[in-house]
Amino acid sequence: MDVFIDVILPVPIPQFFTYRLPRHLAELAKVGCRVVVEFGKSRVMTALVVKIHGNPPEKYPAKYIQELLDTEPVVTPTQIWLFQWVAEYYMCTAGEVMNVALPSGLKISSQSKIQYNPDFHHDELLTDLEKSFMDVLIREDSISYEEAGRLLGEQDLNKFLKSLVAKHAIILFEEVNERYKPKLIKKIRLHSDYATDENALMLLESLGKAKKQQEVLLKYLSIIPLDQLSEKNEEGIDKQRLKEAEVSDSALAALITKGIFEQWEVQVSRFDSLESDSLREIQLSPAQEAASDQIMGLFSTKDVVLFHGITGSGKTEVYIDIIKKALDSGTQVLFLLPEIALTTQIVRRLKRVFGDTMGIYHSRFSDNERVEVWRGVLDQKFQFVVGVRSSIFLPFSNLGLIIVDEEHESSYKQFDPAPRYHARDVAIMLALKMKARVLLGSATPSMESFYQAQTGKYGLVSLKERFGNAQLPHIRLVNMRVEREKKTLTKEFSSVLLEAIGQNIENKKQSIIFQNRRGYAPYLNCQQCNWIPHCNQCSVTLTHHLNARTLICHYCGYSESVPRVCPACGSPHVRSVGVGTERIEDDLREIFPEAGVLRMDLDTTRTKNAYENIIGEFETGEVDILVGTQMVTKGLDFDRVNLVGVFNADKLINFPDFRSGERAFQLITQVSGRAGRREEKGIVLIQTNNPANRVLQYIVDSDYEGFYASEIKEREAYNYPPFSRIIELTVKDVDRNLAQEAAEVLAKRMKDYLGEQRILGPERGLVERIRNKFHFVIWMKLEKEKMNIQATKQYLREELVHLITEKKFKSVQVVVNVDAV
DNA sequence: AGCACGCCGACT
DNA sequence: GTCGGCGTGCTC
Repeated sequence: MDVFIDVILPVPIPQFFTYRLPRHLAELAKVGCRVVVEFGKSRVMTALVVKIHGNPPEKYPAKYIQELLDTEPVVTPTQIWLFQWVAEYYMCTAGEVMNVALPSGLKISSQSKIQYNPDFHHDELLTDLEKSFMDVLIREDSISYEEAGRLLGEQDLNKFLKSLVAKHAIILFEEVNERYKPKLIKKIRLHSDYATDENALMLLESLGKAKKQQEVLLKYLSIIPLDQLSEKNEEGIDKQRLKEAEVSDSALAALITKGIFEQWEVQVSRFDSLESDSLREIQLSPAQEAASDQIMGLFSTKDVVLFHGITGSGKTEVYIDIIKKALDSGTQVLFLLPEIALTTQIVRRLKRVFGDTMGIYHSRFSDNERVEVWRGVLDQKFQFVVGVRSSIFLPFSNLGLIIVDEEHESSYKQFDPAPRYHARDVAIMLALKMKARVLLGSATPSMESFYQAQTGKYGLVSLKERFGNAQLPHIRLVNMRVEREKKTLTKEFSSVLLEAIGQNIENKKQSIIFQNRRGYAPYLNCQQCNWIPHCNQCSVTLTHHLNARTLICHYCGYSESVPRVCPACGSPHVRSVGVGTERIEDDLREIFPEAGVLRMDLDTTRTKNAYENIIGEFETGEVDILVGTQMVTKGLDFDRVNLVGVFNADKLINFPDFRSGERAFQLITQVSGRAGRREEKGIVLIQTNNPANRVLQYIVDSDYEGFYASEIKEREAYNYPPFSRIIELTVKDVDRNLAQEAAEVLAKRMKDYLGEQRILGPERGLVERIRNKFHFVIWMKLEKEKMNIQATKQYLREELVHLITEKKFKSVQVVVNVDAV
C-alpha cells in the first residue's frame, strides 16, 4: 500500500498539498515531522506533515518527498490545530501561520544560506567530498542553497546538508547579517578506563615522575572526589575551572594528548549568562497576597482572569507567586510580554527567581537561540517561557497557565505580514483548547477585556495601592494656550515644565519627557515660497533628522540629505517646523547645559544592545533627563524618577480613530506611572491646549473606571468593539482611480450582503499613498450577538476572489485585517 | 508568494 | 536577429 502525506507549505495558498512517501520512510514519518519537498519546478522547501493516509490524489500524481527531516515530531497536534484556527479566524493560510510560528532554523528552504561553523574543528569526521565542500564554504563565507546544489551536481543535496548539520560543521541561516556564533565551553573528564577509585589511584601513582600532571589530576579529584568518580566523572567539569586553579597548561594538554583526560565541547544556552545564582524568595505585601489568592480562587470558575493593578502596584510579584503555583502543579507556563518591555528589568527579576528552567523567546535573539528554546519546550526542559507575541506558537504539550502582561498593548497584534493575529486572543483560544488558565494583566486594561470582566465572562481582580510606601503621582495639566498668551514659553516648553525640570536637576532627581514623535521636526518649510519636502512615493512630509542630516520618510524609509537652500526658490531661509524627540533633546541641552540628557527612540535603539545600554546608563550614570517616544512608557522602573513631562497630548487624543481616547488614556497613564515609584510622590505635567478634555480629566484623576464607563457608552452607541468585531479591508493599487473603484465595488457588495450600516467607507487611507500605492479602507462592523461571523467571512472570501478575478481589478491588492487595532 | 512560460520592444 | 520587459497561471 502506498503512503501519502498532507503537508502545510509556507505559501499563501489556502490548502494542504499531498505528497507520496517512499517505501523506506513510510513507517518513520509522523504527524508533526518536517519533510523537504519540491514545490513547483524549482522550489525546495520545508513542509509540515499534518496527515498520513493511503488515498492517492485523484486529479494529479503526487510527487515523492525528498527527505524526512525528523523522526520525532517537532510540532504538536495542538499546534497544527492552532495554525488552522488562526488561519481561519484571521483569514489567511495555515502556511502563513506556520511561517511565523516556526523559527527559521527549522525551515530549510531554497532561500536558506549556508555558512560554515567557525567553531567546528573535527575535520576527521568528514568525508572527502564534505571536506572539499567545507573548503569552498570557508573561502566563500556563505553560499546559497542553489549554489550548493550546483557544487554538488548529482549528489542528494538535502541528505548531504543534513549530515553536515548533524556534525555541526555548517549552519543554515536566513539572513546574511544574522550570524550565529554558538557559545561553547570546553569540558574535561577522565577517560572511562580510569573512572573508578582504584584505577584513578593507580594512575596517580604512575604519574609519579610527572609532578605537574599529577597536580592536575589531584586538582580534578578535589573537584570530583574519588568515591564519586563512577557517577560524576561522566558529566566532567568545565575546563575553565582547572585553569582557574592555575594548574599547568602544558601538563593538562599532555594528559589530554595521552588520552587520560577527555576534552569535548558543549554548547551552552546563552541565557545562562543572566545571573541565576541566588534563586530569590519574594515577599508579597498583604495586598499582593490577597490579589494572588483572589486570582487563584477565581481560576476555579473562570478560564480568564483580568488583573487590574495600577502602575507601581507590584504586579510582577503577584505573577511570580501564581507562576510558582502553576509550576508546582506540574504544568508549563507561558508569560507573554510586549516586544519592547522584554529587555527590561522584569526579565531579570523573573530570571533571578526561576533560573535555568526559564526560557526566553525574543526576536532580538538569533534564530538559533530561538530553535534552542523551541526544542527545550518540546522536550520539556523549559517548563516556563517568557516571550513575545510569537511565543504563543511554541510546542507546549502541558500548558497550564498563560500570563499576558500589559494585555492592552497593541503590539500584541501583528501588523504587516499575515497572519495578522492578536497574541492575547490567540492565547485565550489556545488556553481553552488546552484547558489552561489565562491571566491578563494591566494598569490600563483594554476596553475589550474590561468589558468581559464587567459582564462576568472574565474574573476581575484589582490592586489599587502602590507597593511599599509609594503614592500615585500628582498629575497636572499645563494650559499651553495660557502660556502662549502670556509669552512664557521657551521654545516648546512651558514655564511650569522647565521650572520642574530645573528643580529636579538641582535635587539630583531624574525626569522623563515623553513625545510620541521621533526625529528633529516633522517637516521643513521654506519661509520664502512655502515649499515643504514630501516623499515622492508616499503622501507624507519628510521628517527632519538633524544628527543624521537627512530627511526621512517614516513610511517607506526613503531618505535624502537636507538641502542647504530651498530647491524651489533658492532661499536659504528653510526652517524646521514642529517638535520631535531629537529637537527636545537638543533644546534641553541648550537650556540646561550642565544636565545629562539621553534620548530613547527607534533611532537610538537600532543596534543590538542599545536599549539595554540606555537603560543602564539612565539607571547608574550622570543622567538627569530621558527623552523618548512610546518606548519610555513601558515597564521602566527607576528609583530616582519623580517627574514626567508629556508633550503633545492633544495629538494623541485627536487622532481620527475610535480608539484614540483609549490609546491616549493608556499611554499617558502608563508614562505617568514611571514617576515616583518609591517614597517620594512624583509629578506629571501634561502640556495641552485643551485642559477641559474628557480623557485628560480622567487621567488627572487616575480614574480608570470613570474613563471606562464614559468610553463604553460611546462604544455602545456607535456599535464599536467590544460590542462588535471590526474587519478592516485595505484596497491598494498604484492607480488611484482603480483602487478607489475596486474599494467602492467591494464596499457595495458587502453592503448588499450585510446592510448599509455595517459598512464604513471606503475612505482614503490615513496616509493615502504609501510606496506608490494608493490606499482605500473599508471597515466592516459585525455585532457580536447577532452576526454569524463564520458565514460573513466565508462570503467575504468569495467576494475577494470574485473581485480580483475581474480582469480590470487584477492588479488590485486587498489586505484583510480581522480585529484591526 | 514565487517562479516559469510566453509574447512584444530596444539593443550587441 | 537576441535579451529582457512584466502579464498570467500554477504550484500536490
